[in-house]
Amino acid sequence: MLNKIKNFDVNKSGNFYRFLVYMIDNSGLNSYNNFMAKIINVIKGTKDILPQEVGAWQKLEETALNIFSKYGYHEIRTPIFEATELFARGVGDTTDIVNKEMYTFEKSDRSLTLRPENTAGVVRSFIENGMSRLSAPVKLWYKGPMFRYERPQAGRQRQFHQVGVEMFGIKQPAADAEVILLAVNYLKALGLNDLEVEINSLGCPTCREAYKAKIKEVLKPELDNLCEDCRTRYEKNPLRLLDCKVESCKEIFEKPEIKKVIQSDFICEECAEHFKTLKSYLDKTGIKYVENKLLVRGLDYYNRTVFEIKSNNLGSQNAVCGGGRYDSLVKNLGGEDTPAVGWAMGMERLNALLPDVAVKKLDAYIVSTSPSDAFEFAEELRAAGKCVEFDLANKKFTKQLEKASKVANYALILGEDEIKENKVSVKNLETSEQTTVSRDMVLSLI
RNA sequence: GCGUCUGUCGUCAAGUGGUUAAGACCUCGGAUUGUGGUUCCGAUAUGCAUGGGUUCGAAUCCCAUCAGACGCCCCA
Repeated sequence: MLNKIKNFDVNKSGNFYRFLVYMIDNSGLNSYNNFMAKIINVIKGTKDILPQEVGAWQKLEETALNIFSKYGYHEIRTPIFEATELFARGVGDTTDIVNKEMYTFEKSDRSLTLRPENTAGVVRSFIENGMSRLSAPVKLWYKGPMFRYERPQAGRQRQFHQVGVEMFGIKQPAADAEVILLAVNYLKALGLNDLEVEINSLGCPTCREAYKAKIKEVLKPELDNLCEDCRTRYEKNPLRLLDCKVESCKEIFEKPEIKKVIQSDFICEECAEHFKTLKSYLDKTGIKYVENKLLVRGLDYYNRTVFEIKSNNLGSQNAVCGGGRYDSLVKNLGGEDTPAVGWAMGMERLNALLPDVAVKKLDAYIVSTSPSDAFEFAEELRAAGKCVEFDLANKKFTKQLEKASKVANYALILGEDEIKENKVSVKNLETSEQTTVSRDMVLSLI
């Protein structure tokens, strides 16, 4: 008895109190059977994907395989956790993702981290498996769960899923264009047409440094008037200053002398040429886009092209896709100098834009009083490719038929009369039409 | 990490200080021993997230904790 009690968490005194009340009320020792064990809930920021929702997910995954294959991309599956250092070096240690959002744990003197994104993992695999020796471009795609310790809200969870592509080995803007085209066509294939593509160029490290310096210079006198976040950004990543939403900061950025610097075309000739060519390719393929000079991505590894795809039908987390070029990441992680470009989409956000997919009905439900005959017949139909179920609990005929009408297109009645004559009554549950045929005819009817 | 709002059955909910906590859907059983999807009947919360407080009396008021939703930050 005491052992049984010990199995429950008596510290949650609500349940324990209820248990005591039961003991007193019934003044018996058998009543612990009525005591419900404590329920364990899903972890904050995680979700079950239930059978009625999973159809949309399957569609996302099937469409990904379908579309990406057409462009020659191959799926890669990397581990869900990696060395912490990979993300610190890959994603960048000035980012929020690395600084405060990683699920990190120690095991055997190693620091490991649940992946907050998958570009770093794919790059690690690219290097480790010597893919730089493969004929460029190397085109990879992935899908799977990612983990970030953030406050959950609409379109944001702690475990969420991304589908993404990475292309290695091509420095020409055609790679950027293909990757963007791929994103747009994937979204189109999902039936999502009214999304907005925003692009920008961050320039190369050289021209960006000059730009950063200019911004810092022109903002220096205003430093005290900026919000706290902006003052940190001023030091850490001045480019991020630009999309601040605080009114007082916006006003400062509107001042003519500051606006002039922000909007100046700071990128060097080569970068400008790259960006221009990219735009010409996008124009050629008919992709509509808007240039957004304030578009800066939160991961440190991007250079030149960055882009986002946004929807107006989501909450405040409205970006479904984000990506760009990261020419120095492979080298920074110890590989050969290899240009690369890619993007990731948030599958939960895509899902929010997709209509529900109905749960598929069975082809047939066998209604029978003889489980052994039903087993045999069901296996026969399943072997022929049909989806078939039957009652496993010896329920009454009417109950079986009721169940059939809920879950299947056809009821296959295999009663005593039918079994004797080796026949089956096939009932169309939509039209109520019923015919009795020999067993081998059934497949041609359902 | 900060802010706002919300927690009543598996789900959606009524109830805003008074005794046995409406109703609907779902589920299960029956009407119906071989004909469902319509109909009718019945069953299902010793309790209102949890703990404490105020009160003769609390789902209802107060406090704390926990959880959820949304927003900020950030990102997909």
